[in-house]
Amino acid sequence: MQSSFHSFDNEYVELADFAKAISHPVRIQILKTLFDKKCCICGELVDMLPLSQSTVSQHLKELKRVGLIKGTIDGPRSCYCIDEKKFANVINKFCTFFCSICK
Amino acid sequence: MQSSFHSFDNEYVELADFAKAISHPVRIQILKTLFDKKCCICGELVDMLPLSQSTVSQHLKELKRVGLIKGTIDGPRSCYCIDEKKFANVINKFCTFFCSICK
DNA sequence: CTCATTTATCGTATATTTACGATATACGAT
DNA sequence: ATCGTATATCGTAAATATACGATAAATGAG
Repeated sequence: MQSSFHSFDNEYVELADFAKAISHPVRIQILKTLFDKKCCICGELVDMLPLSQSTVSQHLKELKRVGLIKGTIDGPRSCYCIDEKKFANVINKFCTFFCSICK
Repeated sequence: MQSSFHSFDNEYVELADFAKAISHPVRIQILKTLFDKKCCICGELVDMLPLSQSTVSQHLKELKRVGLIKGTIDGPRSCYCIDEKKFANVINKFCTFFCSICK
């Protein structure tokens, strides 16, 4: 409904999209876990979280959509890890923007 | 980690809620504007944005909900400004969390 | 007091998000 | 080839978000 005909500054759209990706506690928890463990198969995350397998898969998809994580196929499993380069880049943009405006 | 129904670590809930508050380009633009101008009456923001008065008011309410901005009544007008202390605090928490996990 | 101005809130339509179970797919093992 | 395991995707229900116009409330001006 929104930005197809309302157009906002690209930088703001990008920042908002990143914020949306991390606007759910489960997704923050997933990111934290992936940092702690370096890498997780989907099933480990499902076991850890109070959500169904399909829901966890959906959250992983959202994190993948914005590039914060990447998944690689490992036999019948999917192994997820942080896309460190992309992640650092996004966090940096974010902190630069907000820390600069609050000096 | 959290076994009860849909309850997540409080820190994650708080971070996610902040992220949700800034997960719309208009709300980021409002924050930026309030920083640049120090203070804005509601009408200035409405004039600046491609949205109706009621919609802008709704976005302001969301930013107020998480404490990033505060509004004071000025005659028949509402003057909005960043709640600098709260803002710095939230940004700091956010950057600490994410920068620490990405080292 | 009445009128115009400003803004918050209400009602509502539509889109998106979140959750689940069911199913499809892909792979390894037998 | 068949079976079991792991995961992505589909279909869908319920909740939330986003947008608008209409209206209410508050104030200042005349």
